[in-house]
This record gives sequence, C-alpha cells and structure tokens, in this order.
Amino acid sequence: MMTMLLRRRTTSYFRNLTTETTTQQGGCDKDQNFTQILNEICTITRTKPRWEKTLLSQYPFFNFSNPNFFLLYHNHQKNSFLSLRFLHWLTSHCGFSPDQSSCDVLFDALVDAGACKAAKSLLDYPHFTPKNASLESYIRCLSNGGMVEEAFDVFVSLKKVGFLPSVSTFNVSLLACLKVGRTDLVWKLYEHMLESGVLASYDVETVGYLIKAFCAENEVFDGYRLLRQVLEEGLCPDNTVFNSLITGFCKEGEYTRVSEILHIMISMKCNPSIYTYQEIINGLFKRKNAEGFRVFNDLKDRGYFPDNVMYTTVIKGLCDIGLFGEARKLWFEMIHKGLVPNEHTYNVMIYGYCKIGDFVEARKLYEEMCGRGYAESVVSYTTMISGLCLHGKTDEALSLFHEMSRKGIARDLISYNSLINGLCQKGELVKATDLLHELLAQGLEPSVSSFTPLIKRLCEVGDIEGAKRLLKDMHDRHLEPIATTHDYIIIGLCKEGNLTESMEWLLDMLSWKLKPKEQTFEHLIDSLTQEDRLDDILIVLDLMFREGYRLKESIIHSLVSKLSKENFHFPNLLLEELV
DNA sequence: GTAGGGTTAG
Repeated sequence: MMTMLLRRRTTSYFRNLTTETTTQQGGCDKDQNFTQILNEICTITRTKPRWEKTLLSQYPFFNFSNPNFFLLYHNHQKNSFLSLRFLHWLTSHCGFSPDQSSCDVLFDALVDAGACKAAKSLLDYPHFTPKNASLESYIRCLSNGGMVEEAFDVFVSLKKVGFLPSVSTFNVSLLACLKVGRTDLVWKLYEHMLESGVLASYDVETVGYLIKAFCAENEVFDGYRLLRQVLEEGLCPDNTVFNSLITGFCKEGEYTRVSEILHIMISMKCNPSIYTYQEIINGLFKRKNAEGFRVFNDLKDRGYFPDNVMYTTVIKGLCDIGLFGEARKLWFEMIHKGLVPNEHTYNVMIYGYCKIGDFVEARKLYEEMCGRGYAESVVSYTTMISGLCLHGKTDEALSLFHEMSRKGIARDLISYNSLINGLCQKGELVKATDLLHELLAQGLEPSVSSFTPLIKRLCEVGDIEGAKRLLKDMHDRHLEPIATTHDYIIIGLCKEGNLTESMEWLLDMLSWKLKPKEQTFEHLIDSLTQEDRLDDILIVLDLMFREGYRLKESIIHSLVSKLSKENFHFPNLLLEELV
C-alpha cells in the first residue's frame, strides 16, 4: 500500500517533465515511460564508470535541465556523491543551474555523509546560500575532517549574518584544532566565543580544550592556573585534561606539580587511569633515577594492578638505570600474576640480559619468545646485535646480521646504524665503511647516526680528510652533525699539528652556537703550548672561560712555566682566572 | 591513546 502511494506521488512529478520524451515515443504511457527513463539514468550513473559520455547520446530529447528532475534523481539514487557528480555534469553539459532547494538538499546530504570537500564544492554555485543551520553542521563536518581553517572561516561568515552556533559546535572545532596542532586557531575561536556571548558561564569542555592548548604550547603552568580556576567553580574536566597537564609537567621535570595534580584528581574522585600513571612513570624514568620505580611500587601498594604495558615500561626503565636484578624480579612477578609477556616485554628483557652481557640467558629468552609464536623481527635482531656490540662481540653481531638476510628479515636503518656503531667502537673501520655503502646501495636514507661513529673513528685514527669527506656527504644530504662531531674534528686537527685550522673550526663551532667540550679546549691549549703560540693560547683561553670552563691545575702549571720562561706579560683576564 | 631496537660520553 505504502509503495503504491509513493509511486503515485513520484509519478505526479514526472508529468510535467516528460512531454518531450513521450511525444517522441508515441503511444507509450507517459508516467511509466518517465519512471523507466529515470530508473535507467540512475542505473547508468551508478554502474557505468564513464556515463557522462553516453547520457546525452542515449537520451537526446530528454529535458535534463529541469531542476525538479535533479531532485527526483537525488531522491531516487540516495547517493549524495553520485548526485553531486550528476549535478556537476548537468551544469557543464546541459546549461543547468541548480536552484536553492536542490542545493540545500544535496548540501545537507553531503554534510550528513561527512563529505566536507564535496559539500565545499557546492558552495561555488553562484546562487547558492546555505541555510545557517546547514552551515553549522558544515562546521562540524569540516572540523571532523581536519579542515579547521575552513571551519573557522564559516564561523566568521556566520558571525557577519548574526547567527550564533552552539557551544557544542565551538567545542567540536576546538578539539579539531588541537588535533592538528593549530593552537593559534584555538585562541582565535575562543576569542570569538567570548565576543559572541555564547558562553553564559564556564563550559567545562571548552576550558578543558584551552588547558590542552596551553600544554601543547608548553605553557603548562598557565594551563594549571586555568584548571584551579575551573575547579573553584565546582567543575571538573575529564581525565585527558589532567593527563595533558601531567605530561607537560613531567617534560619540565616539575614533579611536585605532578603530584599536586594527582592529589587533586583523587580528591575530585576523578581517578587517575592507568594511562595517567603510565605518563608519570615514563616521565620519571627519563630522569635516569629510581623515582619512577618508587611511584610504581606505591601504586601497587594502593591496590592498582599494573598491566602488561606498565610492566614493560618499568622493566625497561630499570634496565636503563642499571637495576637489572629488580627488572628480573618484575618479569617473574608479572608472569606470576598471570600476565603473559608479549614481544615488547620479551624484547626489553632480552635487552636487559644483553646489557649485563649474559648472552646465554638472552638467547634462551629469545628462543622462548620464538617458541611462543612471536615472529623474529628486525627489532629483536637489532636488540641482540647492539647488545653484542656493547660487549665487543662484533663477529657474532655480524653473523646475526647475515642471518637476518638469510631468513628474509629486512634490515632497516637502525639495524645498520647499530652495527656501524659497534664496528667503529671495535676499531673495524673498513667493515663499518662497507656497511655504510651497503646501506646506501640498499636505497636506505642514512641518518646522522650512520655517520657520527665513522667520523669519530676516522678522527681518532688521524684520517681527518676522510672525516671531512663524510661531513661533506652529510652536508649534501642536509644532515646536521651533532656538536661532538665537531669536537672530534678539532682534536683530530690538533693531533695532526694543523693548529690554525683547528682554531678556525673552534671559532666556527662557537659561531654556530654549539658548545665545545672542555677536553677540546684542553687539547688545543696543550698543542698551542707545545708550539709556543702564546697569542693563540690567550684567544683560546678567553673562549674557554666564556663557555664557563676552568683550567685544570696541571695545565695551569705547564702554562705558567711556559709563559714565565718567555718572560710573558700576563693579561689581567688570565691572571684573575689563574689565581 | 598507552610499551620494544640505533643516536653524546662515561
């Protein structure tokens, strides 16, 4: 019954549209004929990839440009993307100009489908002015699609016509701006909110986004101040807002603030999640002390059940700070609690065993891991390779490296870099250089760490020219050497007796705002002393003091005896330093 | 959304 009614409704539209077609077709029933054509056109546009070429030739007398026909097509097709494509075709081939209602319907359908770019293309139609409510939905659509700049522009144009979107629409956009890192737009939008008067009082969601924007801009304390303000109003932001503040304060090493926030959370019954603690423990372990371990134990005492991820993080942290025994205890503890180690957990534990040089146990764990069905990977291999290198076992590391290619495990940049580093430390420069070439031949893009150990070693063995060649190679690849790489070159030049160039390099380094190591100054002063280059010594000493270094007593002695032998007049600056 | 391999120098 319903379908009958619908059909009747639809066919009544057709009556006006099909005169041309039906006169061509003679005695056919008009309505049926039109429905048939509509169906056929819909099918063709739905199924034929290049329907644009066939439509006009197949229906030469059909009146495509009637706006009602487009609406019928859209309703029948129920596919806003196809309708848009059809609309573009009608416009360019049939001189069709869509009316307001067609555009309205299609625009809303596209926005509902989340197709912000498609919806945007409709705005180019000259006579189309979307309804304000449609534009508000469009803002949400743009925001969800990450097109925050466009969304902002729509806010601005709505403001011009005096239409005020809801707080919730503003919030959707604020979140979107945060996600794409546009805190500048967060502030602009907020200003807009304030001016418009949309905020009758505090909106806790809005405030949460502002706090996150502060954190993203490393203005954590401002975020914290805002938090306190909103708490005084009796409102409490969600967990993620607290987490952002905690992450921010961890980054700044402000652990008293971190613990303040934790207390606030607990007092507001906004219980810190496992993620919150993860942030804290991670942050604490980066300080290379046992503070993170203490927080972890404290948590367990308070009845928290750490998950696999947290155990893995803490085990890794403990290995890093040299508390391997504690790491091992945790490994057994987690297994005892029924948590099954996964490849991440295995890997940190293997890393720990490698670090202390227990390769027998490392191997055992490795095999256990494989036995449990975890695939051997470039990560697990690299862990073992760098572990072996750490203990000078470069031959074994190399054989593992070859084993990888036999097993078809692709070697990546990090695996090459680990081995290059290990070989350089062992003094195996030729093999290390070969690896660099192999890395390049594989089509991998080298990183700073691919070059650093090689340059260091070349300087140590006195091949400054070779080191400079690699530096140039880095430069050509737009790779910025770390500061110490320059230290090696300067010391290398000293050892070569090339003191003038060494000093020049030192001056360059300072002009690049890089801090040379104390040792570098000492080497240079020592070499200059031996060559009796007193004026240069004074220059270098001055630079050294400016960097905040002081002279070691042994160097003072040799300097003083040298300078007095030369009957040298001590400048005040130097005297002050020496006394 | 969270966790695993290389990167200074000691």
